[in-house]
Amino acid sequence: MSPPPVILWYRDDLRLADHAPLRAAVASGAPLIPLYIFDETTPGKWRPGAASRWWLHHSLAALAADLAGLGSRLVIRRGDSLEVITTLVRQCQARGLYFHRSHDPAQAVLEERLWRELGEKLEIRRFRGRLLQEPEQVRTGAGEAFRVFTPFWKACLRLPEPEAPLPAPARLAPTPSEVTGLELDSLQLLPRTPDWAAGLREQWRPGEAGARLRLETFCEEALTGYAAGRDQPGRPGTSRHSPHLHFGEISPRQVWQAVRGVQATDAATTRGGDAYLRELGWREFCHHLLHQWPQLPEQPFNPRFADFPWRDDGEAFRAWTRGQTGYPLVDAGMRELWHTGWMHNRVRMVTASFLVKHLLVPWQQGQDWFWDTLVDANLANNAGGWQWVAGCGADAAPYFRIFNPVLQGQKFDPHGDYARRWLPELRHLSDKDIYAPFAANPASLAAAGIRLGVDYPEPLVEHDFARRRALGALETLKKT
DNA sequence: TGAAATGTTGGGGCG
DNA sequence: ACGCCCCAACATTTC
Repeated sequence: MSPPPVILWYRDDLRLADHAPLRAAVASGAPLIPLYIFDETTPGKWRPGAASRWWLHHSLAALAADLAGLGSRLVIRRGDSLEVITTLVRQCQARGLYFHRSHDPAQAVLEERLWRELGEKLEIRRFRGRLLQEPEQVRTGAGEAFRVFTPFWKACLRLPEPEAPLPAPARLAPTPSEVTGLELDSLQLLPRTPDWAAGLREQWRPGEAGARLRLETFCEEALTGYAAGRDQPGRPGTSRHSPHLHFGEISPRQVWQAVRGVQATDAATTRGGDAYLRELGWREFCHHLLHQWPQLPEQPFNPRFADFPWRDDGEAFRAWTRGQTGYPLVDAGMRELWHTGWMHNRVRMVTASFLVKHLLVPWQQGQDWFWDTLVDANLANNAGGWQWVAGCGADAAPYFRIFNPVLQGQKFDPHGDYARRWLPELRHLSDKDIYAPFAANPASLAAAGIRLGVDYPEPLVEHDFARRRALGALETLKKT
């Protein structure tokens, strides 16, 4: 029997570098058991969706290979997290359990139960590392949580800069051979019949190495033009860090340092870097919000919206999910999502706005769809984003800000590159018509080979009508 | 991290 | 030459 080991409990922090629990486990000198629990008993409906499961499979495979390269071994088990940990602690006589703090409310409850039930038996150590700042550190003058983003972010920037990331360990103590785990394949995370993941494989490289490569490329190529480039869905101007950050293949602290490192280059890079770090700020804001208000994915943050007159329209919702609304920017976005597991942020706002305001479908339905189809699906960001769009969130877009999907397309993709990539049936339309095929004259449509209602749908609703209807729905809230 | 409606201004065509 | 009108361009307000 080997000496008592330390269990390193992996959740959404699937990396070796900048990993405080891992560093501490190495420093302890004890045998190491890196553990991942596939827990489908998590309360609530928020288990990984189909796209997330695909990513998780590959991220775990990458982590297992990286650990093996350092002489360790990833142990995979499945079931209720508390039971699995309790069983493993008993089996291997563990002396310690180390992990990163999670801000997901259900996980936070689980962490408290661990202390209560196992705290006497072994050393439980919880580390910071999922966020740049902990919720307790960012408070208003009155000691409250911020409800508005800009003062929140200013307060974050006044705090001491995040410390330098920790290096990855060079070698790990071997995992006791008597500790057994499941084969990754037995979790059945990958889609089978049909295998719809071809577009995902083409687009992504899950795992820590892929994450680091993405960060380096982004800092070298896109940061300088980020302030404007991030808004153009037809160009590769965004970081695409979201799934890597969600699974913790890279830490926000590593991102912070990489951006700060190149910012001094010139004024444009400084500006782009600030704009990008601000996006990290929204991630922080959403996580803090969810941590302090666990109902965020279920209930409107602004209680006035409890009585909002949503419509029950399964047919419209289905058309939206399939990219068949008749508005090219909306449809291109929904098809990009379906094909790649990701959608450009500008287009997320427009598609979400269309569902909630043009169709008056409850934001929770859109949230569910994104949850299932996004590789970066994240409880805090997804809920925060949808509530922001719906107008019922913290620091939300005022309800009466209604995106015009035609103007948004013309403004942010003036040459129609994005539309043509995802809507090949429209590719012969002119730049002028491509975001409003329903307004094109019959000769132009015929010349482009398009029969409206046959090759491409008629608009699901007319914009001006939908806009007035949404504003009318807002009126009903004022009266209550 | 809007858009539409409404208001204002100023240049140029033209009687 | 002058004033009127038109309207594009821009600014402000409203939803």
